Amino acid sequence: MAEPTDLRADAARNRAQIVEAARDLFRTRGVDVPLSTIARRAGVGVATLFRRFPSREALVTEVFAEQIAHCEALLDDAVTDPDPWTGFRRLLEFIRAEQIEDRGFTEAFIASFSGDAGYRRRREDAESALEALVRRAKDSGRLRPDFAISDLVMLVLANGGLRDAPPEHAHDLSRRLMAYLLQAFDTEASPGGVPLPPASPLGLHHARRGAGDRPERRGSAAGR
Amino acid sequence: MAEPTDLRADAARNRAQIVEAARDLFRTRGVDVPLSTIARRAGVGVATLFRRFPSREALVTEVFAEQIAHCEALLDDAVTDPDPWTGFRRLLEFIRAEQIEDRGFTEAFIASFSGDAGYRRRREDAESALEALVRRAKDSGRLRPDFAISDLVMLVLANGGLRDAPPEHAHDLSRRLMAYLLQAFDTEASPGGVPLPPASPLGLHHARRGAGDRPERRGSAAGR
DNA sequence: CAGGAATCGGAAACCGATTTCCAGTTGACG
DNA sequence: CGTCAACTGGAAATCGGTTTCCGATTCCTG
Repeated sequence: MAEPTDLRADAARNRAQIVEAARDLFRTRGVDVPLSTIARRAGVGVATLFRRFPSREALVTEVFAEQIAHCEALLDDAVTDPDPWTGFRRLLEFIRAEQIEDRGFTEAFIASFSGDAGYRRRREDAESALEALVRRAKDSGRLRPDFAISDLVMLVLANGGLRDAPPEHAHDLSRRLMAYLLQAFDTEASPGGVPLPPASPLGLHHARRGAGDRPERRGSAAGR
Repeated sequence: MAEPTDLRADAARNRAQIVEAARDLFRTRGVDVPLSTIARRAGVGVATLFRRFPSREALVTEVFAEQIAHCEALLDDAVTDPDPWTGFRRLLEFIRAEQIEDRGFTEAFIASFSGDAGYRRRREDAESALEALVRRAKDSGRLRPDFAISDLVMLVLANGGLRDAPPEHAHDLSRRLMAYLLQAFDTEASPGGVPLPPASPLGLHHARRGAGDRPERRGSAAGR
């Protein structure tokens, strides 16, 4: 992760403070919180932040490195879970919750897995672990055989969409979504339908943007 | 819809051109296309656009008025469909497709249903129609009894999240999502799972932002 | 503890977008 | 056809954010 250990002592300290401030702010406000806000919170100048992290994405990736590592560990756990179906479900539930709880997580997740940097290897590992997980779950007979890896992408994106709900309801919606989908993935789901987590008392008019900042594409988009 | 008919002839013409330009651009580039681009395309100055539509949301709502109307008509159709389950499914499928095909649709949809303007009445009508639709589908025994209205919100938001996929895959993902969910909603789904539409060959690293512009919260959101 | 390189932070330039301003144009009406 | 209010478009002010610049400061080494 290119952690430069050859920084001067004060610089290293500042760097750490930046990362910490960014972690907080990403979590609560999303990844598109202004860099100047992060700098202020960290007690450094914007230039310092910019010098350490030339792009927002670099900062995002760095900040969530540990969370991604956790995610990878969980993936390993899941793959080696004695019960493949349980492993599968546990991983999905972890990602689901993390996505809702931490507004920056999805971005970090994506950044990690799509970075052109030295991530190729890690990504390939993760992908093959996922394939193994899915394979095992299918072989156990519990996961439907036509389940596709892309369905995981689907799930991450769909669940990510729920962050636009009013924050107090996002969890409920997300849990229901997951329950519905797991039922559909599960070849042995009870025929009448599985019990669902409680629903929010939400009308159509609540489908509006709910929370604050929205992760957003940066850069090239406007210029076309 | 406060269509001011008391405009001077040329002003009315310009207004129409703005709406038309905006329709095109919203569809293909999303609602956050710069106002100046819309103005240029419409062949008017930015000031003119701004004079007619003091906020972006006003323009969005106006532009999609007809689509929303179409949506409402479909809702009526759905409610009166001889087969409640078919009606339910058809409405969902319509919204699903529209959301993916038309980058502005979700925003318009939301704007319509959450506007403080004279929409209350329309919204209430729509909501009670939806309730009726759901009720009928449940009464027919096909829709699971614990289905909640908020599950529709869930569906709209989740499906909206899929617009972040690479555009060439968004439809596939969205169709799979809907198939999975309909299976989960359906009390009579075949026990082994319903057949699914084809999956995209998509790895985790494709979970990145795919298209260009992203609809984005406007205005008040950040200030809390 | 002195010198020099690394680092700092705030000011300023920049950027894309929104909003306002105003001198000029155009359509409506007598 | 002349008048005038409505309307126009482009230029300029503003805004929130990013990126660069540079004189001052801090740490490290000898």
